[in-house]
Amino acid sequence: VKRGTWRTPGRELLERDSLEVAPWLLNKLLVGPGVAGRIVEVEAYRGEDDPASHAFRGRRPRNETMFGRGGLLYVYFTYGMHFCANVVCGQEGSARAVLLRALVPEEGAELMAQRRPRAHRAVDLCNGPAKLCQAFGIARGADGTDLLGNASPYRLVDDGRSPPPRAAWGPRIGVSSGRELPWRCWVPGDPGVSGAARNRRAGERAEEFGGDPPSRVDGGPQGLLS
DNA sequence: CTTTGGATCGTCT
DNA sequence: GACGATCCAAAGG
Repeated sequence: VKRGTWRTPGRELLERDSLEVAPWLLNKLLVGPGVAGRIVEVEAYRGEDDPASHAFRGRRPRNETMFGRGGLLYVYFTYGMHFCANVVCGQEGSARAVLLRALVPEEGAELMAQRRPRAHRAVDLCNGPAKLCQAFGIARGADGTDLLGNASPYRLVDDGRSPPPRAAWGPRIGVSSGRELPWRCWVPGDPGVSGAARNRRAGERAEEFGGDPPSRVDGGPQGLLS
């Protein structure tokens, strides 16, 4: 990874719907202090229209960052012990976000391993939404960080590698509502995708969708609540 | 290989 | 009082 070739994406690219931003994020880099990783699996959440989104029941202290401008990092605490990170997108107030589910370490694997002593293989350092936060040291304090700010501790950068020409699509992992929506996408065949995405149930459901992208990106709430 | 249960606490009902 | 956009180790086939 050559820092000289890193570029910060324009804000307008993040001010689009999460279903457009999600596949665009694939193969971009998340950079933190002493660490960097390539994004290989994400999930789109669509704000107040999406029953699985933290924003479904409106604006609250916890999800405040989701309602902010595109390019912010939304960090939330869950299961009493884990943090997960989203890239906020869309227009301010739309509460669109993309959950980062898996990265492939590109820099600082030693530091990541120090933070994740349980990981015995390199691929286990960042192949899960809470794992990658551990590896990057992302916690409460990182919530609201502007990923497009030059001085930010956590940044989103483009090193020139394009997203895959055809992303793979399937159902989101671990949600209880909106299971039928194929809003998770990943780099096809990448060994870095999350463990949960590899289990049989998730695989079978992905088959049902044929790995195709959602047919409608700009549709309204109709169809989402079936 | 797959399945199960424990950890642990903020948020919402 | 229930339940998470999870992870891990242990137990079962």
